[in-house]
Amino acid sequence: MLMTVKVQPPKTRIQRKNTQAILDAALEVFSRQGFRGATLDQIAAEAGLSKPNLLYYFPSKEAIHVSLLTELMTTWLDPLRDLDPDGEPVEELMTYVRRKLEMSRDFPRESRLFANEILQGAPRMIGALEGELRDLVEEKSAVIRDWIAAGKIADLDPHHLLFSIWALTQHYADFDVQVRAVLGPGHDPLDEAGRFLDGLFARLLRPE
Amino acid sequence: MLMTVKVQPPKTRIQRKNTQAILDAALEVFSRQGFRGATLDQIAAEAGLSKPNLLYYFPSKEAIHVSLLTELMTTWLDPLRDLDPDGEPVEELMTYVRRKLEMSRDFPRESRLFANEILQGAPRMIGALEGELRDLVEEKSAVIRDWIAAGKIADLDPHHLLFSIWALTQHYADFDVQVRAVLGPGHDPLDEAGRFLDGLFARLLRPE
DNA sequence: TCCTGTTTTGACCAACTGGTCAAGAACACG
DNA sequence: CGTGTTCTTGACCAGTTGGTCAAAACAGGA
Repeated sequence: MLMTVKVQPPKTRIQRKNTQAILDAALEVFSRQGFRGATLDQIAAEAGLSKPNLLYYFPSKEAIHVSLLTELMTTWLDPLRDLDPDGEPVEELMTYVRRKLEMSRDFPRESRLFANEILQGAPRMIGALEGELRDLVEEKSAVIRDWIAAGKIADLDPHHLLFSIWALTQHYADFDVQVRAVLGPGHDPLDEAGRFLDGLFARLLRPE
Repeated sequence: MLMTVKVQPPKTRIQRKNTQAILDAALEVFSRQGFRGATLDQIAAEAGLSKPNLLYYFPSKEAIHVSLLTELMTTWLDPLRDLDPDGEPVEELMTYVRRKLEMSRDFPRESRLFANEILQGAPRMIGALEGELRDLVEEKSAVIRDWIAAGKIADLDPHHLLFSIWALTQHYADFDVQVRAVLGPGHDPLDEAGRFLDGLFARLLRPE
């Protein structure tokens, strides 16, 4: 039997526009409400589409969520992937910190989406965490360990050094509301954080 | 007109037991699902009570949530309140870090409840953040600034130093799943974090 | 213009949600 | 042991939720 299989449906202009609007709206809603707290009606309203129309483009609420998480996982790790074993160690790590903080500034919704998923026990991401992420961390930890052995940076456990970078940078996206409430008006939290973390890691990484 | 007003209803043994069971169950559910994602049925099941019975002890779902947040706000800030202006600066701050990390170890659900609330934009907490929390931070920031001026600790912006402590310690409760996925089995994340953060802050706070 | 495939939607559904209520069960205490 | 109070529950309700479907509206190429 001969079949014409649409392996990769050639997206029309209209399809691209609408799937993009849906994903953007879903990011907005999921990142604030979490998966269970978000509703298709909210997403549809945010996207400017009707609910049945959403479900013309995605088979289910879960499919939208998974789509966002998958896309996120791909781009989220780019800065770490780019950590160059042959670069200047301190500069490489400082660049990593800076890029992570830029992501908190430019993509806070993505950061919150991720945080929400982890807080809920990562039901839809645990595989990627134990696979992709773990492998990448293992690889880069080895690089960091080499740098330490070579006396290029201070002796800090690579895993927890990475956790620290994640915690410190993502905090400014995930806890943005708290940071702003504490600082009060007239502050640019992410600008201040940039200078603060620069100083912090410069001092921390320097070998004694 | 004479009225017998129950200002503070004298809680019976049964009332104490059940309200406690409800709050405990609600903490479990809210901390994972967030306010919108949690359901009274889940909480009731977790508490081993029927849904109407929950609503005999609390007037609404929101009342349970508010009750948890209020209680949390009181105890959550204790370690910071105890920061003693007359103590030895480095030791005071190291103690603060240690106590915060202990709270991540002993009360991870409370930490996640808080994180969930902030992620959602802190709709029920923004007042406390801009009031209580802000005041306390302002007070302790002044103390830290004095310590810096006296050359007792390194020159670090007090606000962002506090943010760093919060980020680094709470990360181990809120992102527990991720931390464990990355480390793999055979690790005690919070024990390792204790040693790591001890070294990190010891080096960081030491005046140059 | 017509025709075929794509896109959109109103009406609908079953399951779930927070919450009510009246009546019964368990309790405390004279 | 009787009786007033506290506690518990099954049945119920209106609104919401994720999802379906058939039919209508809309492309856009021939």
